Amino acid sequence: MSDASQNYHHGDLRATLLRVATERVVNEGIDSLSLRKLAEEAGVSRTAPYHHFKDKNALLNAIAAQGFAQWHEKASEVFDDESLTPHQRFKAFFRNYISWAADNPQLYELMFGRTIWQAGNATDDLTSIAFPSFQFLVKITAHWQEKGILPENQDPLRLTQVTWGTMHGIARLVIDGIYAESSHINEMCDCAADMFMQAASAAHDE
Amino acid sequence: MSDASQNYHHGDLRATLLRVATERVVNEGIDSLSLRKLAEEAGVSRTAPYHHFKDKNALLNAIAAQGFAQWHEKASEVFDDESLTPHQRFKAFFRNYISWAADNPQLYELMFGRTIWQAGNATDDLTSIAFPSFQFLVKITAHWQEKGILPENQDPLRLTQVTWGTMHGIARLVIDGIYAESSHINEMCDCAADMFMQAASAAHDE
DNA sequence: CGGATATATTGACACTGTCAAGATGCAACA
DNA sequence: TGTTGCATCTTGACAGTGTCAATATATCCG
Repeated sequence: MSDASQNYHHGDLRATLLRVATERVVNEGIDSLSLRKLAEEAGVSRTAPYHHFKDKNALLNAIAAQGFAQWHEKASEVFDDESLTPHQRFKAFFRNYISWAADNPQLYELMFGRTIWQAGNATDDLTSIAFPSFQFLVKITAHWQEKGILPENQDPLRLTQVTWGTMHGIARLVIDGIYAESSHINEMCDCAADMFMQAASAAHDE
Repeated sequence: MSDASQNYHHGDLRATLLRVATERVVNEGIDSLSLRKLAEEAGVSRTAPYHHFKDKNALLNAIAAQGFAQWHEKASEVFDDESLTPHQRFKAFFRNYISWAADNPQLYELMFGRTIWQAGNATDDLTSIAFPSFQFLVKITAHWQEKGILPENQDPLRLTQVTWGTMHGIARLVIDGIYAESSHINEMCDCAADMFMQAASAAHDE
């Protein structure tokens, strides 16, 4: 209820930290995030953040959680775009996935990288928002199978792992600059999307 | 020429460091590698490693370079296995890629992750061994296109980015434990491989 | 033998995340 | 209106990190 600007009690520190930390990660990368610098930027002492986040890992999880919310919204939007035919929508979804990753490389790295998922660093808060995102991918894969855009003779989960794996892999090659340039995103996406759709038609003809 | 055990001059420090560091990375992960602990393990002082590696990044690059040599050899072996039909070989290559990654998760992470490739951390020594590995992937992709196992109506480089991206993505999902279990590796690989081969047959029939 | 050179050492610096103890302000309850 | 309790914030401290500079020692070559 206080004005909360330069008082002893900041008043809105948690939100401020999350905002500044996200900016930092997005602009400079995960490794550039220092809790001490962050506290300084927010105008509080070194250990103040610990009253709002258990440790650095918890803060990173919170940033990632925000990212998943944002990602899920954008992906749903593309999936629901009724101005496109199903086939167009599939291609658009593919392109959007890679483009989003390329536009938010550091955030993508955090959300889908080892920092969080390896060694059980994922918070309950994060999994409760990330898992629905993953299940969303399974749902839309099954939907495209019904529409005949993806092969119907495959287990939806398995197929999701393959289609999503493809998107994920291309995204990472692009982001990390490993033998793939961001200027070729559209070609790569279309090549991959065509592949899946061709496979679907082949399976259908049998 | 000296016996080199507990003398002032270690005698074989570079090789020892590389060996111990690789063990450490493979067993405990990239982040667990500390130059100071490493020096201690090797029985030398903190800064001794700096006479053999410019900095920590150079050491990581050297470890990755070894990994690429190892990887390239194994991949070539599978690709050259004449006891298998071309189709079987394609599937085997796919399975081997993911299995190798799953068996050497930390090394794979180092070789194909942001630590090295992001922000231009890659050494000349590393690129000189990694690039041929990448080009090897393009070569075999083109080969499979000729054999009709992969669609012929695609640019080899683009198609490589897609097939390799698929392997890479699945490998990362498995390694990082993101909605994919290592016990399902074979199913995922076969699902993916079938997809590509079906697409090839569809493109051929047109 | 003697000097250059490669190699190893100690000291120091600026960072990092995080814990423990104490200070401060607010809010609710007597 | 106190006073007590709790959330919040602070300073102090510790162990750890990568890396530079200056110094010492061993080895090799002329």
